[in-house]
Amino acid sequence: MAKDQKQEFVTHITPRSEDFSQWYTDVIKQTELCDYAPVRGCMIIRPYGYAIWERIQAEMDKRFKETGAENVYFPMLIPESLLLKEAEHVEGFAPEVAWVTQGGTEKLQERLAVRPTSETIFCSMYSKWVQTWRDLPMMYNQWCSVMRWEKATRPFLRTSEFLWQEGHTIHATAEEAEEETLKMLEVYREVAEDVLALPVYVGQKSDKEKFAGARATYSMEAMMQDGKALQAGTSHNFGTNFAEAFDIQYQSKEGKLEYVHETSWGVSTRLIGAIIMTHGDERGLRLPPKIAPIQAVILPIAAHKGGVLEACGKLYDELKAAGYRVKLDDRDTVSPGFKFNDWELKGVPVRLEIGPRDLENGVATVFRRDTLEKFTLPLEGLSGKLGELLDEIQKGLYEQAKAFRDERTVQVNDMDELGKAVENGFARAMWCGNRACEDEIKDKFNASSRNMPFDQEKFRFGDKCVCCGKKAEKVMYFAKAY
RNA sequence: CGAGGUGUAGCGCAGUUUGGUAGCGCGUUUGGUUCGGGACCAAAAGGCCGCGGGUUCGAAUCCCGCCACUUCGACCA
Repeated sequence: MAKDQKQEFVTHITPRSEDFSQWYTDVIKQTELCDYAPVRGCMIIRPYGYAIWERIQAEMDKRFKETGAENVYFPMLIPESLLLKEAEHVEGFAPEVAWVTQGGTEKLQERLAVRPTSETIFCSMYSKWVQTWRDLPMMYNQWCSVMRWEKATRPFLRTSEFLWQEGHTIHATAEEAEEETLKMLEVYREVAEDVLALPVYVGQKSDKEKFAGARATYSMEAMMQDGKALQAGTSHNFGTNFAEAFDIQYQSKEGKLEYVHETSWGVSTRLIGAIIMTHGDERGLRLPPKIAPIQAVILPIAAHKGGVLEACGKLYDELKAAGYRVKLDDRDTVSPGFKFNDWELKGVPVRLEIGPRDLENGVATVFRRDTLEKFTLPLEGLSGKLGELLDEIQKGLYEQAKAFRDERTVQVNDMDELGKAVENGFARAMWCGNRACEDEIKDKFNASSRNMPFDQEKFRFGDKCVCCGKKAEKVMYFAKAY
């Protein structure tokens, strides 16, 4: 079956093993996911990149709605007075807020913040909309962009403006709010692992790392191929912090005035960065089939020869009708070899070649982007086989990423071990719960606490803090982070 | 924000040390031959040399300032 196993490829990407940062930059430019904008720190998301985002949106949005959330849209400008209402929140975001101070030729009486996040403006409206316990819960989500004046930016990972979704919900009780917070984190985990093939650690953030104004923050953390952590999504429980600041009260069944309990949760285009840095290899992107804008590309070989294009067209129609996202690359301006490299760079999971030789045998030559294997499959019944193949690739990418992460997650007992572990990946450590130890680990190794697994008992392996040696309260993951 | 690096044709770069007609490869256009791992031949088009000052008869090249990108830190949900 297997014939031409030659694996020549041509690339203009900096080798991943040589310089991971440069590799990342090269990949996003050359795959045309995005380009730099004329504004500092901003990027333009190009069609191929945006198509991935649309796939992520579709998968997320569907699940949000299943939980009862509804989509809304709030303005991007927030009056300064609103932003100032919750003290911790202001303190957290003030350094990176962009301001509008002028409208047309008039200087504004009150300056307007370009939203860095929308808790405050949601709260201002919730306080108007909520009267009674019957109004609760309110579960709204918006897809929008936000702006944070970051000092150092990187495409998809940290840009001044980025696309995301922010869910904001209010509930009658603390229990409901906590349940919502964890439920949405679980939605994120499911999409990350089952759709994006990103293995993640879910857990609770330390007080030091939690969101400005939150009572509790939960996150999912993914490991990139350089061993660094990427916070891939967060879900926050605010308790009544914002409700008190914004006076969001409702009358309970008992007739008493009560503050609502609030949550917010968000994921961003950073997920695209996570996909690139988790699955990419020396040849470029490797996209999980479930979010690949193109799941299979059909390449005619010697297209001018009789029957080749016709066969390709027929296969295209068949696969398209079966619901696959498929592309027929019938460009006659570039050679097949060029196309091989091009689609591998772009990470298309499956390539189907049809040439005169294949036609004689009634087969297509199939190439798997994940394993780089090349083999043939009968044209008859190919549609069904393709589905199985895509499933296998989806699973394979996840398993490979998970094996990588697990291998580089090390249980550590002292600071020396921790220091070594975070050079390579994640350290799982016992921690006393004190900020001082987090700070010391940050100072010594430039590693931060990522999160604490939910099922603590399952992971406990001692009772001494990795840093100070005092009684340990928690199991915590530490890593260098993006 | 700190330290380094880079900015010259769409992309990748040489030229800057030692000032003197702006170059190379790839890509693009036209025509032809090709087509199973980045094809070949021929002809052609394409430049505010990042931006602004200065020195000079003359600046891509020297000096000053700024901007952007990039790497490593700091900062950052």
